[in-house]
Amino acid sequence: MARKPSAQTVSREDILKAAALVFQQRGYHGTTMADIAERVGLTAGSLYHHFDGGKPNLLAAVLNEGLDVVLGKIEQIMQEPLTPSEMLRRMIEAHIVSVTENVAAGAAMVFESRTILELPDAREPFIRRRDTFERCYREVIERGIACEEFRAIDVPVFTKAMLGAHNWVSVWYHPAGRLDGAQISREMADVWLAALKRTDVR
Amino acid sequence: MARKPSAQTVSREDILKAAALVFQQRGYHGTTMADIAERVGLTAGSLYHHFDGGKPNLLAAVLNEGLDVVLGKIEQIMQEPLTPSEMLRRMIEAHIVSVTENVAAGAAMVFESRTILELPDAREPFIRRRDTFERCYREVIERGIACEEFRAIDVPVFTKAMLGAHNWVSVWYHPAGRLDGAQISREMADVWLAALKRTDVR
DNA sequence: GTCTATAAACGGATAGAC
DNA sequence: GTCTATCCGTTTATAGAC
Repeated sequence: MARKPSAQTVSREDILKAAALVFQQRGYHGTTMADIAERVGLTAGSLYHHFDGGKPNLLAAVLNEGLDVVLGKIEQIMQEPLTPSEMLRRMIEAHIVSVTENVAAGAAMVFESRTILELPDAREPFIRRRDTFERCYREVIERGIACEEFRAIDVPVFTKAMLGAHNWVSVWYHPAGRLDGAQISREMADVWLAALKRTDVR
Repeated sequence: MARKPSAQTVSREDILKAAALVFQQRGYHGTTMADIAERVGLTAGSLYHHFDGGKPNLLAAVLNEGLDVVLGKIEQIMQEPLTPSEMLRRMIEAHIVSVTENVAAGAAMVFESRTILELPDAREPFIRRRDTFERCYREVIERGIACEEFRAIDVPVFTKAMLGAHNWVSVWYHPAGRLDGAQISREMADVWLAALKRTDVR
């Protein structure tokens, strides 16, 4: 399963991983094609042989394919027969574990979403994914309120609070830290579910 | 009180406001000195006459002086005789209202903290402020747990969750939106305090 | 105090040798 | 498939005219 550090051929995934990592460290505009190429053992010129569309396309691929991974998990969870509490907990875990498993892509999501919104061709596909993602969170909260499992908090603010807290994990998470992704997701889920708990029931 | 749109002289504050705004829109590396100069009605060359240290110093000033505003409020609140719940609520309000009153500086805090950490001269002073800020939040939570006003949640994770959610406000807040800063801070504070509420007391 | 001109460096992308 | 060389536009920062 383990591959040689220096494989003969550079795969698309190698390039996206390298791009995400350098975007995380220096930001999109602070990153040069030479930085990314170096990470996969190439020069800038050679990189264009393996990936079309240049730097803008590289950012779009990192963000969209990163979002698709989380979206796939979340849309599946939403079709399972779960209570809103259970469903929310599973979604939070899927989200945060995805972030901690691929911190570079998560950080790019946080720091470069603004950048991709200014790239005309990449803008719309990204917005579609991002809005779908937020809508999933929002819908679970609304279901929970509707069936009176959750308190009637302000749904938009609560959803943004969750998104902010979860996205921020990619900023402070370190693989060698005290907690892993699953543990962090449990702590976070406990917080949100405690905040959503009804107190007016006898 | 209202000043002419085009004052004869450009103040330091005018420049910092302009820089924060353009950093928010295009990011530090995506911003040119000409962008900032244009916003205050100058050319790039003229800007250097009013502000020393170039673009790196401009970023440091925006972030540090923005943080100092919030830090000033928060350190004052921490010296008042308040219960942890009241103190936390006041801190959240100070933080979020500061963000909504100066969204550009808030967004720069979110998006460019990574950038400033790579500028050797600006790094340490910024880290000091940022850590002080986080320590204030942490300390209030710890006090509340110690006096058994709050549940014993995981303090580091809870603190990071709050920071993420509050910082993220600068990303989604719009002045023309449904809620103003004070209202958002109330909703947020309600969420955190509900999550911190003890349930084991009879 | 503001401008224009310009120096010097850098970055994205391509062409063509090997 | 990878490299080097290069084109061309852009950017920071400075110098000097007005």
